[in-house]
Amino acid sequence: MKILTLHCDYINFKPLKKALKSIGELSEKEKKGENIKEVLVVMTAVEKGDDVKISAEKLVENVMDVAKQVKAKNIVLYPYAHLSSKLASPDIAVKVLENAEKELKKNFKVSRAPFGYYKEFELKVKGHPLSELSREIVGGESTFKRKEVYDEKKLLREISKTKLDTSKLKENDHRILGQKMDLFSFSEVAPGMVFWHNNGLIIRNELINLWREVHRKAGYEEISTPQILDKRLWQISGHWEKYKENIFLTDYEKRTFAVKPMNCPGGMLVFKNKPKSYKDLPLRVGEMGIVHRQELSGVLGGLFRVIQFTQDDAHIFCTEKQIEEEISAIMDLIELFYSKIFDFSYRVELSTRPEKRIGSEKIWDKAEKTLENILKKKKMKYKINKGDGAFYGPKIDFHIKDSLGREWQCATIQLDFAMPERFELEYTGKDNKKKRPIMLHRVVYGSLERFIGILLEHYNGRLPTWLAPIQVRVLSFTDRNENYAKKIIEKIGGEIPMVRMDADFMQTTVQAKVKDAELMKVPYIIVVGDKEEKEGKVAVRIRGSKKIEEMKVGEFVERLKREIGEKERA
RNA sequence: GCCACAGUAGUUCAGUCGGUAGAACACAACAUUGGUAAUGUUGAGGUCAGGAGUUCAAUUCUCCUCUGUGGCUCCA
Repeated sequence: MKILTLHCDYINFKPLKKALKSIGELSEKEKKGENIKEVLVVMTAVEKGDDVKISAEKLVENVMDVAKQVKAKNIVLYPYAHLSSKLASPDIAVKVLENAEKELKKNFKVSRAPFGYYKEFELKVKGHPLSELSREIVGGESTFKRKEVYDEKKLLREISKTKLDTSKLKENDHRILGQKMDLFSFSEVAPGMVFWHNNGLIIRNELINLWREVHRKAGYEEISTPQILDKRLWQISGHWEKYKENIFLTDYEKRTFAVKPMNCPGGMLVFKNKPKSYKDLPLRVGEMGIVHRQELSGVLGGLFRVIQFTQDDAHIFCTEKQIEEEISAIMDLIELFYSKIFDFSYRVELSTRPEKRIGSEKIWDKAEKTLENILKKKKMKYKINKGDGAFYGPKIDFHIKDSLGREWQCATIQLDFAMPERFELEYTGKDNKKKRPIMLHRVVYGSLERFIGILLEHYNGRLPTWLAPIQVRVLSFTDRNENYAKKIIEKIGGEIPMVRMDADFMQTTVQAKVKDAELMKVPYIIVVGDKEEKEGKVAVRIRGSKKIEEMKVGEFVERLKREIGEKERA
């Protein structure tokens, strides 16, 4: 908590209007206010993390100390929220003041100004050296090094289950699908951070696999950089100044580290690790980077907006002449993923210089112009989003519509002249002179979390077979058919090693088992009974349709193989 | 962060005008051996999100906190 003690000739104060609605009404006497002479006024602001008992004790200690020095006999405890920007909740603050008042009353005449009211006040400070003192009383239990007392069982109860309020959600909301299909969950102890379950992680991994395949072909390398990095690195990059409020901090041996909110600084260090030649450019370096950003709590929502997310990031270091070709290639990649593979329609925006930025106006002019030229040359339809660029450069953003018609920024291409400057990146040119590369930041999925959320709603959970967590489920009609079913599973598994198959041999009706499989949105439900066993066939139920096709196992394998292999839509 | 709303079993929900709770599904056991979206019986499951207050008594009333949802603002 913070306090300001004022040794005064007098103070007059009077409550006017309630400032907090949770505060109770005042008595008639309190409403009149007070007028006290020869008084030590203690302005107080109780802060978050302050312990009720300890803070009150410390407050009393400090007030006694000052009062003794200035020989004050009257004390006014005056709640003054303006001393702090991280206030404690009102009930805690009131308790601290009440406790302190009780204790101080043993030695002084004490008044307490009403809490939670706007008050007018007038005072005259004496002006001697000790008449104005401010003190900061640090915190709760931990800072006083008292032994931390806690009860694990009690704490466990405090961690309540995260209940989803589904009242305003649609049936195909990714949060509902995520629960029904056992894809992911959230917990109170990690707000805005995803717990991926097996089924959800399969989707995530499949997206990464596809991404790797495509990017390798497109000439990308892949790296991975540390999760926390020294503060100094972020001061160099400019994040410390322009992005500080979003960064999580942590300490290690008296050094401050930032949990990375972006991947670029790490990528810079890899670039700088070894001298580069013009022959290395364009250098395309990808990274599936997990980043953390402190977001305002009210903006979090399912997978669409989280605190921890995975960016399919890449940084391209190139010469000025290569910019156009590189950006054009990235736009083609985005088109491949969005239109050809997933059937999304998207909208393009050009985001220009924001208020908080690094780099000269001249550089910004050039960068914005470059992007605009490329968009025009490619004949892309786009909107200008003024002031929405990254702090290091302008960007081209790609927005996908979700099932409710809301738009989410996913892919982005950012042109950056500033960061290479700050990190003094260089390569040796043909003429043996050192040159500065230009950098492109880009993502295609944007955030895997957000992308998966949109994907789930887009397909209403019925993901294409190559993405489906369970691709085939084999059901037996009776216990008699279990062995044959197992053989089928073995056979399909032998033909398609990475196929995701499971079985339901429960002793219930076929209808019940089919229903379960349909609810899990399994693309192929194979049913085997006596008839199939005799004919050496399988009965295949194709997701969504009630049609059942009888076929030989080999035929089914071919069909499945084809479908898993062909990710691009026909 | 701000405004509004929500939190009861693994899930979906009912309920208590204040006297510590119930259904369905899921789960387990047993019976049943079935033909493409729910077989039957029995059983186990809850400090009613957490904390404080009022009260003889709080899941229920009041306040605070946390998380979630919708919107604002911000972003991938």
